[in-house]
Amino acid sequence: MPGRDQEFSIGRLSKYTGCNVETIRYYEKVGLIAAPPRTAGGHRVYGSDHAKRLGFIRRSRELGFSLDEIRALLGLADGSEYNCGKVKEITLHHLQSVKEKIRDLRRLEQTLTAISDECEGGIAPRCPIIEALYSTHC
Amino acid sequence: MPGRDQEFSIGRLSKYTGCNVETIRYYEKVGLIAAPPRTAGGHRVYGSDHAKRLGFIRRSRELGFSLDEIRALLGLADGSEYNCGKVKEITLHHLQSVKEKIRDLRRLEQTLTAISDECEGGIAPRCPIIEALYSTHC
DNA sequence: CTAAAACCTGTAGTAACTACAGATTCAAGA
DNA sequence: TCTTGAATCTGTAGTTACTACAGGTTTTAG
Repeated sequence: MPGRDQEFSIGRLSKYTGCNVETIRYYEKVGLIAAPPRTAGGHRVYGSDHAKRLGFIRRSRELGFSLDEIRALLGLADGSEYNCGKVKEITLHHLQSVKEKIRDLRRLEQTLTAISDECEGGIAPRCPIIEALYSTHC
Repeated sequence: MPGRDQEFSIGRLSKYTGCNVETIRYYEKVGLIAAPPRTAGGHRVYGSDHAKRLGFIRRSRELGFSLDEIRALLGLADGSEYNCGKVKEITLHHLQSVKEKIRDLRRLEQTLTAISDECEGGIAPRCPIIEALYSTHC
């Protein structure tokens, strides 16, 4: 198991978490992670707590949460007892918007498939795709 | 049928096409639509050709084409004979990326559903969602 | 000890708009 | 004709979540 007092330069943390260096600095700037201690020369030194938090952020981003949502989740996670209800609320809200996006994209897929099926390609005096795009309504 | 010499103020064009006023000016700035003639006082005056083109842009945006893709489509549509093959290529490429997005979102939906199903809500000493977000891998 | 790699800050760019501020012009009613 | 309120004008800054420099300093490996 990895020691809990491990130290990371920003580059090592980047490799460890998969966030890139600029992104880590960006997260510090916008207040998602705390400013870490520095070396005498001014280089950031992170501990395993930072790594854990950054992992959380990264995983949440992969699941499509916005930084604001992640901020809220982290705020809840930081509390002494988790407010599970709130966490679930944020998650379900996000899930809802994912479902909506899927619905929209499905409709899009159908329309795009339909209009491109009409087109035979090549050079033609008229193109059904262009005409479909010019026509006012679906 | 609507007269082909109709004139539109930017506000009327906005209502007619569903693009809002700032967006129309923005499209002019980035070169998607031509700068229209002006009144003596400097207000834009659009014709039905502008309305048609803006309708094309709007419909393409609804179908998720990027402005760069739309620029390309318009370039092709402007040609004396449509290069149907090119148009189809752009469309199929876009369709492909829509399909990919759907796949990604479906995976997301599953994961989010799974982790939120674990959670009973309320105030608890530990929250399965938070724990899932902290855990390193899927 | 030296040279290259890593790191630092700060700014600007990305996509596709939206939202002002502050000034001018237009349209309709009295 | 005058007035007033709505519409329009230009230009800039803000949005999201980063990424990409430039120009300088520090660290580290040989």
